[in-house]
Amino acid sequence: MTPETIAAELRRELQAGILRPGADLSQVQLAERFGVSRIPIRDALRILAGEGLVAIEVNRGARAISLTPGEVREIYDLRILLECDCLRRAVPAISPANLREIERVRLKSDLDAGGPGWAEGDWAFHRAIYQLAVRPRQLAMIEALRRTCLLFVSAYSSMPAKKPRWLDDHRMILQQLRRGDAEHAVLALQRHLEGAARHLLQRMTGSRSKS
Amino acid sequence: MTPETIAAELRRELQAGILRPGADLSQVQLAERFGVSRIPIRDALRILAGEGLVAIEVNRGARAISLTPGEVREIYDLRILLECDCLRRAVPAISPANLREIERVRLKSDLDAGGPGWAEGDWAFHRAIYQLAVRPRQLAMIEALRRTCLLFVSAYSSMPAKKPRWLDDHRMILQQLRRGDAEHAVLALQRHLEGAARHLLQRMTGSRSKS
DNA sequence: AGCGCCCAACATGTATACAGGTATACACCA
DNA sequence: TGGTGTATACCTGTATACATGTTGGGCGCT
Repeated sequence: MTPETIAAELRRELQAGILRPGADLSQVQLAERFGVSRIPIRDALRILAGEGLVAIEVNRGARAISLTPGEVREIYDLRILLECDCLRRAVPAISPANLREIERVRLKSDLDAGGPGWAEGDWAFHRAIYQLAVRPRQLAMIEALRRTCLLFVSAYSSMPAKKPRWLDDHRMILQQLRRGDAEHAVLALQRHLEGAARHLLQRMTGSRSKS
Repeated sequence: MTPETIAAELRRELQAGILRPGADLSQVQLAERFGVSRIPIRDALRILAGEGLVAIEVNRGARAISLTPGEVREIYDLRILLECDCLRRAVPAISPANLREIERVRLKSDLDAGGPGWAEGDWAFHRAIYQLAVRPRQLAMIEALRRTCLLFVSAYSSMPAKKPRWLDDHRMILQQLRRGDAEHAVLALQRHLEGAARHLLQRMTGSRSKS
């Protein structure tokens, strides 16, 4: 039970919506639960704070972050900026073998769609493309933003409904990549992300109970 | 001596080049130096790790990050992407009063130029513009990337020489803002950052002694 | 009855002590 | 002489104990 292990478990629960936005993360409770002292728990919370998933207030403990609609909008704008740039840089590096690999990942994510692992499959598809740009820091930043969004996607359990449309978006992006048309691929990706942003924001502003 | 205070001091020393890239940050040494136990030191190091300024390896302690030229190139590309976007979003929100304030900050940074506070003055100018876009997370990301660069700028103490040209760049950007010409302002900013990137990379690849 | 203060219970922050891992230096062997 | 194994010293990781700060409730006052 290292801090990294604990952080990974908490991250999973945050992303799965088990720990809701704003939830208190008591050191003593977590220490009992994981069967360790509070020290590794503190380390784990610091790790998550560094990733932006929890907020630590001095003498007042940690809690899962809670975002306003405005912050969600900003995060999706940042994702559009960073992901489109990453895609644009990836296009020239794509080989036929890469295309086959991306198609393979896409098919696999089709199968996961609707299930609890849909988010991993979706990310696997995007990552398969992005990593061809060879921008490790940019990829890490995208992943961090993505995780932050996922916190709220799960909390509002809004995504399964829109699944088919997303899978179509993926098909469309891949099609443009096959044609080597970077700008149309970027446009397709932008629409893909913009759609997700609008959908989540609608859900958030619709049910005001938690924000 | 809270973890935040300690982290701030270490951050200052990292940015000032007192702690060189790759330098070992021993918990016991820091604990003695700050007159506290290792626990708050660990917290401080975790904070800095979250900001990407130090790297923590399990059972092997923390050290100041060390970047390859390729990573520096990527970071500057990210800065160009994020800062230009921020500037573009800020332009429509600029009022005459804002322009006067930016000019005031610019003049102040002129005076600091060459001294040890030049980095703060430079950042104050950029921030005065960026904050008008009202993108707190984006601004935080830019600041984090900027800090990472600064680590190496200080380590290679390469910037004072180029100072006058940068001040001209600032003048040029402000001039375009006065004309309300977003695209030319963005171009000027892009050239400004690109120049800084090239200059730092030249110094890094030139003196291979430390990397 | 409403408001404010005080105290007690609890949570977090920090120090000390101990356990476990890593690295270096030295001795031994090929 | 070079390489390897081991032992030792140092450093980090964790648990326990104590200090400090926060919060909620009860009591007294207005």
